[in-house]
Amino acid sequence: MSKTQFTKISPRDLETRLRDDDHNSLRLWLKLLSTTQLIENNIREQLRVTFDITLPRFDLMAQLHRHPEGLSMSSLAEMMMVSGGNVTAIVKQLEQDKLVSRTPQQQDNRSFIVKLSAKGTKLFEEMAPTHEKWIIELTEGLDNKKINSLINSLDQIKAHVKSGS
Amino acid sequence: MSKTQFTKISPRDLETRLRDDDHNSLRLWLKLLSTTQLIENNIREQLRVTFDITLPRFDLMAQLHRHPEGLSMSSLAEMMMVSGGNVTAIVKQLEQDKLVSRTPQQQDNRSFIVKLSAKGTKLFEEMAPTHEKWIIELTEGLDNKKINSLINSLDQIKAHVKSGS
DNA sequence: GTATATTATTTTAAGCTTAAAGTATATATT
DNA sequence: AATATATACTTTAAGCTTAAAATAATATAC
Repeated sequence: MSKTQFTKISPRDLETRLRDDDHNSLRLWLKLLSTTQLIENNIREQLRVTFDITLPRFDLMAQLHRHPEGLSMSSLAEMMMVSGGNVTAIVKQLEQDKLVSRTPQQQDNRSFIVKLSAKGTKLFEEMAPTHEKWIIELTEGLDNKKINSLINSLDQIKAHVKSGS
Repeated sequence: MSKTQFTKISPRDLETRLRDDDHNSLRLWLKLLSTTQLIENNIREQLRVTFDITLPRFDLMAQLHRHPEGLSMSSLAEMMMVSGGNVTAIVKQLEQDKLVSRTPQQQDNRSFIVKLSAKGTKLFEEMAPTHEKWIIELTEGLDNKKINSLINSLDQIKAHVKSGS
């Protein structure tokens, strides 16, 4: 029995650290990480050259746009999966640029409600369709069935990781 | 025709910014990003509490361990998918801790070869099995077939993104 | 009602990360 | 050989990110 021998093109990215005998899980993890990193770097660059905005700021505005009623600092941190201090820093910048407002909550004087301003909403809605176009381009090669299968598998991983932490 | 109605548990993470009518590609991207972020935060925390080391330092050491002959600064940047200045910073720290060596290359005086020191090799080999165990645990729910299908789909995305940039 | 604990947020110090500019060496062109 | 171009790396300034400590307000326990 002889198999056709393909020359393996070395990826020269995060996966380069794999050994032939490494566990499939490590292989998957590095594939996941390198794919995400590749896309993230791509989007970051495009946001910078096209709209002169950083990725974290765009992401925060996206969450706020999805929640017109506003979000607390801690909700933002949870949803963006980053630390509270990080949200403090990014909101501070966006507030200086008048893209968000930060108003104390009546019921609880420790808490703030962060909202997109009119200016912020306008800016985000100008950027969003282009951003979506970039994202759609990324998955051009995949049919819907494959995309859904991917989503399902990733969901399974998420559920498992969350359960064990 | 009536379908069973499941209560959708809101994920309270990066995916929270999805709207019902959002494109499947955006759905996939946020799933990819949130899964990676979830795992990365997990591993970062474990590395910190168990070995008192940061994730970037561990990752750099992993690349060097895979390449005992050593790597140049620029190769490291490429493989880690980060900027050159970033590698300069991390290597500087690791060099101060005597975990890597940085020797000028004979053929090209602009270039350095970075290698794991004996101390660095010893440390990495102490950490690696535990790290691998954590990674394996992440994918416990998935059978090998599903893992391979995931790897293949991600590879397809990577190839597509790389071709268009 | 006072003491204690919890929650929401900010601050701090350290480290990570990037883009752009700078330095030095190597290669290519003439 | 002199000049120009490219490459390898570092530095800088700005921004991102975290963990831990600090602050302040709320909720809970006696």
